[in-house]
Amino acid sequence: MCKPKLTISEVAKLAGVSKTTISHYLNGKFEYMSKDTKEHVGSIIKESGYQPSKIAQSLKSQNSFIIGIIVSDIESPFTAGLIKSVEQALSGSNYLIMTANTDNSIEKEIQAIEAMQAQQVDGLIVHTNNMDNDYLVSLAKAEFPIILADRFVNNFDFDIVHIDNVEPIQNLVSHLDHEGYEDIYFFSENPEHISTRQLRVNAFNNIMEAKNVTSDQVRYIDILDTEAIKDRIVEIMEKFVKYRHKPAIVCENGVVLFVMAKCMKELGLSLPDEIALCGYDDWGGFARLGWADMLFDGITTVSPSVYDLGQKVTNLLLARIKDSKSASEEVVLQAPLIIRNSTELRSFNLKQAQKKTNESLNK
Amino acid sequence: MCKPKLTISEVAKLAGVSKTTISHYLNGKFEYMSKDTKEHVGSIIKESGYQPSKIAQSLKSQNSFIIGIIVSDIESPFTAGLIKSVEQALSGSNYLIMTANTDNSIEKEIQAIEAMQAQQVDGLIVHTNNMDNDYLVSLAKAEFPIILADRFVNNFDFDIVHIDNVEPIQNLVSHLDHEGYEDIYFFSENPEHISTRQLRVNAFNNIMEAKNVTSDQVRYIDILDTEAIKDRIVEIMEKFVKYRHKPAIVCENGVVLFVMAKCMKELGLSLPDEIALCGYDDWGGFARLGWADMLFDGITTVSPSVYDLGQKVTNLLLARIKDSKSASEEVVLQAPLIIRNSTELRSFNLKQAQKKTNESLNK
DNA sequence: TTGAAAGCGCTACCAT
DNA sequence: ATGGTAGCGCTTTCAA
Repeated sequence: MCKPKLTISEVAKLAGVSKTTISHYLNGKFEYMSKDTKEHVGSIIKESGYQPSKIAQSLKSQNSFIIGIIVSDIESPFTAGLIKSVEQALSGSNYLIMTANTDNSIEKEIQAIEAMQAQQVDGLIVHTNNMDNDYLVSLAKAEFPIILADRFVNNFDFDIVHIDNVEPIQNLVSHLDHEGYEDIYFFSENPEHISTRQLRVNAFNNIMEAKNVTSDQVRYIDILDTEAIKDRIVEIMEKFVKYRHKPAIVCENGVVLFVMAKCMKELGLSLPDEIALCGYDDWGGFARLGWADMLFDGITTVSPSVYDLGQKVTNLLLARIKDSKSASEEVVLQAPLIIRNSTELRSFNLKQAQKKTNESLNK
Repeated sequence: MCKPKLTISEVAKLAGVSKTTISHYLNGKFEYMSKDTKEHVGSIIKESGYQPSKIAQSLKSQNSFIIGIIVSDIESPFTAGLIKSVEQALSGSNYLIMTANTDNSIEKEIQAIEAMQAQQVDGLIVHTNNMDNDYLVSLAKAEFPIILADRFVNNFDFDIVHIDNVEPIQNLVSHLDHEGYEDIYFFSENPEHISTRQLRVNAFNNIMEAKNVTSDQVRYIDILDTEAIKDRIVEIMEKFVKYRHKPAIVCENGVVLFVMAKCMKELGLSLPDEIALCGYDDWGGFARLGWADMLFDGITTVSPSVYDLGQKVTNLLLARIKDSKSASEEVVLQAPLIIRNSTELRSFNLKQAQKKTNESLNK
């Protein structure tokens, strides 16, 4: 098929020594050979361009120096950022990354995990699309190194690094309260199977309860069905016309936030005076492609660091690979509130008031 | 470390047959055993949850069923889309994907290629960050299956699938001409080492030459240095004030396009009447997250299908893995022009004229 | 129809 | 300091 790769035996023959010596050399065990042989072997290896087969090494040593990353949608900026930061955290180590995209299908997720397992990956980073995944649980119970990224899996205390699912929502709601919005909604994709969505919806409901809001303020959407989404928004605006409680929308993640912005734009809504929009995730900070501050002159977000997520996940995994026994860890990452135009009703009102004052003065 | 994985010998013992029979079973060679043994072995395998080691299989068969993808920046939507579509094209096959991010460093790229090579990947998809990569050339010369994604590498006729680097620019410029823009610029990142950038700059320069435009209309930018970018834009606007030739900007890729939009927004420019903006790439169509039609009420783009790119690249690679001898192929993907608000000067002028007519009628 | 055994490329134990 | 050799888990040839 291609360049007939050199084997250790051939190199040994070339160098006129035994496989053992070559192996020792490869593994830096120079104390087992004379300075002369060391130099000689070194030059032979360099000249021949010999590269030991990782496969054979893996077979022997029972580890592959491959880390598997299994994500629900590799094209989501959240996920892409995660993979990139894992890459970076791993660069300098000898680990390579194997990725699988599960396309939001639990079957594909299990297949991917099995395939990676068969591939002898040394550990797994999983951004699951289903919190019920017994195969993953059975692996973890067998002490296979697994770290969850952001999303929980039921029935086992996994190691996990995740974005805070409560405080950011509290921050957003307090901010909206303070700005004068009186009718606050929470938009999420179908929360079935996905822990973050459930936890965030719950957090929001708890906050509403504490505020004695009795009506259900949560809306579930299919991000591909923009017509239905616009209907939801129109309903909210109609309610505003009736009761005069200024509405605000909090989004469960960045995709929802983006789609909502799109729909609002298409509806010709004006932010922040007619309605507010804010939510989780401000992607692209890593690549400096953040769009949240470009739409509607800026959309307020809580912005977790995907970079930190990747770093922490990687470090936990490497630690877990080294020591399978220690207690499982849960690391929570904060998501600081970044206030932008889309929710700043007070300063908008202030400006309006000033305008009026100016106009009356000019008369 | 974890569940002591079963080996073929153990399963053979469990089933009371030889390794050979198990192996035959695994490889679907049922003609070598009786119906009884087949069923018996099958049930034993299922019960025990035995999974053959890919590593051992790879060592024996000299292929790994792993495809390596090496990209310059995994977080770029272009790249993320590429990986996802390769994933999809490969799903159903037994191939797994190994990814490496080279962070725009040629050293990291070579390291990644070497590492994957040592890992016995069956083939490589490379989105290179440097058109001079002798290691890649030497691999290809040795008939190792490599397909280039979008970007060329010098000194060898690689298989490649790439977006058209000429016609889309012609289309954009014709469109801008037709809309009445008379001072057309091309903005690109540093084209050193990167074929697409060079080819696109050349294509643009050729078009300008054909139009007898003598001044240099190409601008190179560092996307992180937005201040310098704004200076370039201001220069262009100053020239407009002086000579009254309406300016338009064509961007070499999506990142540049996005950054330019950002800068124009910050400068408070109005599109399409003060200046036009357009360019390559309209990411996120795949995940329905396209932003190009959200900024400035829509930015005109030429929009290649990253999905097609991934599909074609994958198919070429699989073909190449099967047959290393056939002549190398170059597949060119078109990028259809999608006209949006940011360049539609004529309809803008029309609207303005209408407004005036209406006003004078109302008088 | 079944199985013994060689060997893929490497490591590591044990001789020398 | 150096090398012979067993064996990692599998496939495949050959023999029975």
